[in-house]
Amino acid sequence: MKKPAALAALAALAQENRLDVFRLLVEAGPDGLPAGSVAGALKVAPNTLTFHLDRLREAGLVTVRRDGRQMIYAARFDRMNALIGYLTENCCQGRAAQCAPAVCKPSELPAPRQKEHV
Amino acid sequence: MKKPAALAALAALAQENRLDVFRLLVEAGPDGLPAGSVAGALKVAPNTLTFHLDRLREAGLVTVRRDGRQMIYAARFDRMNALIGYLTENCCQGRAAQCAPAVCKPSELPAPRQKEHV
DNA sequence: AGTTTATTTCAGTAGTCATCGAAATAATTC
DNA sequence: GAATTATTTCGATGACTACTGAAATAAACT
Repeated sequence: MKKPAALAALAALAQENRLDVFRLLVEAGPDGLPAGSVAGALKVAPNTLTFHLDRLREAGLVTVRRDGRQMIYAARFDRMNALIGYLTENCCQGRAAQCAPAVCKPSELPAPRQKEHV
Repeated sequence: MKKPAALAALAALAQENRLDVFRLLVEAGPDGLPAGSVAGALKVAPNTLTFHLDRLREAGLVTVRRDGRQMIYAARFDRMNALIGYLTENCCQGRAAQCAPAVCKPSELPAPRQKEHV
């Protein structure tokens, strides 16, 4: 990931509504959620939500697809991890003792079923 | 990490100069760098740099200590990792197959801890 | 076709932010 | 104690951002 992309992603996440939206989509997983569900869950006006989803999409953090009259948004985990990679690049000059990361840590995963994305 | 802290950290990083500064300090490791070295490396006016360092500090992402007439700034790796943890919390509802992280290659992983809610 | 549901577009506005120049504070050296 | 070096504070300015309300598009249902 290059600087402009990282900067765009950070700027997209640096806003309460968008951070909430992104985290909700991160929890929802690759299948995503329709815009209306997001608006309902977070109590954001639909036009305001569109504004924020648009910014998340432009920043590369979410994808959209249409399903009937619903627009389904999903988090882009590859981009999320690329951002994390950018932040921690060359961490501590390679001596990573200080930089214990904690990312997406499942103790045990039952049966990871695949799902097509984007 | 709670939402306001995560939001503050993201807002702090969502600016080109500050992102550059933070990454420079991440590379520099726990010993940090004097403000002047940062200003020189990134070619930022000293007063502008103070402004940005101040914001990084208020966001909890860097520490300062005085050494003679120099002010030494260092990245706070605990906070960086807490932010990453916040972003990836409950990732994919536990099915973390899609969320392969790439962070600072740890030798041993810490015990997973319980999340807090907003 | 007309109605309902789902989401987006547009225009206006108030608030926040980054940068600059000049001056001030703090510690060191002569 | 005066000069020098390192960093910070202050005040002003132009630019960007999020939110609101009203209208518009898109698909489904009658």
